[in-house]
Amino acid sequence: MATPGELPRGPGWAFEVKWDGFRAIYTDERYYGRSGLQLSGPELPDFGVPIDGELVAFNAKGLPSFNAMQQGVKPVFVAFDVILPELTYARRRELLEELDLTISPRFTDREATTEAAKELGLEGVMAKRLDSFYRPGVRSPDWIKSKFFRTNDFIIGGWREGVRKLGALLVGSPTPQGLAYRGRVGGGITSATEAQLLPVLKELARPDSPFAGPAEKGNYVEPLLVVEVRYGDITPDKRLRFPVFLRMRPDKLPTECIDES
DNA sequence: TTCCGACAGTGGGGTCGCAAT
DNA sequence: ATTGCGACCCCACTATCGGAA
Repeated sequence: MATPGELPRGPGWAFEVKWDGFRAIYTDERYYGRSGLQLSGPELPDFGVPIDGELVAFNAKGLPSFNAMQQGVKPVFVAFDVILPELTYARRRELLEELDLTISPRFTDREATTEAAKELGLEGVMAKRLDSFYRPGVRSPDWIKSKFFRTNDFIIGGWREGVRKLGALLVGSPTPQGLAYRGRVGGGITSATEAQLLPVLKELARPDSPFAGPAEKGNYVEPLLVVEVRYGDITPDKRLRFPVFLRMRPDKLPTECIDES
């Protein structure tokens, strides 16, 4: 498993594209997910060694797409490692590249890899230390993942209770048709922000949804507060994927929010 | 004594299947 | 027939606790 962080510089590192699919280990002609459960994937011969990789679906443009995966497109198994804990990454890659299967290409130029990955709209870049060993199940600093994130300002239209009193915010973007629902934001809310924000939300409470069109059930508020959210992507349903609360933007008006979907 | 890493717990989108409404 | 829940897949983050420094 990789540690999130900034990509390291200098020699001794190889760079790979971050594949957005299901992580899987291929062994004995079967695929296994991270929880050990069996996954379905393309039929391949037995290579005699467990292979680490990702089941990746490609969209009509030929680009890797998690959405395509979820819509049932048959995935390709993209291999990036062989599981031989006594060998270094460099040595393992040599063995892997002799096998007849789809292999995740590796690069040496940090900037070029990052630029190309961004250009293609991929999820991020992985850096792997050449002289590191395969360590199953642990989050290792020998593998670094750097993801491309986006941030935007959204209007708070309500909130949901969970285990916390402020479980998640319901957020939206202004559109010509009104306030469009964009999803829930629960990650990144600390007990401090909860204590600070909840009284304000209760002040602004209203019985009906401020969203135009379908939206999550919850406690609704007047759409006056602006929040900055970091997210990984926007789904086909125009919901935020991997949303994280960053901070309130009391300096911004709802009318200043821009719909990026 | 302080700091850090591992872990459990809480939150997200989406899918599926099942059960209650 | 609709709705809600929990189990999966993909995750990010917070809070806590024990061991290392």
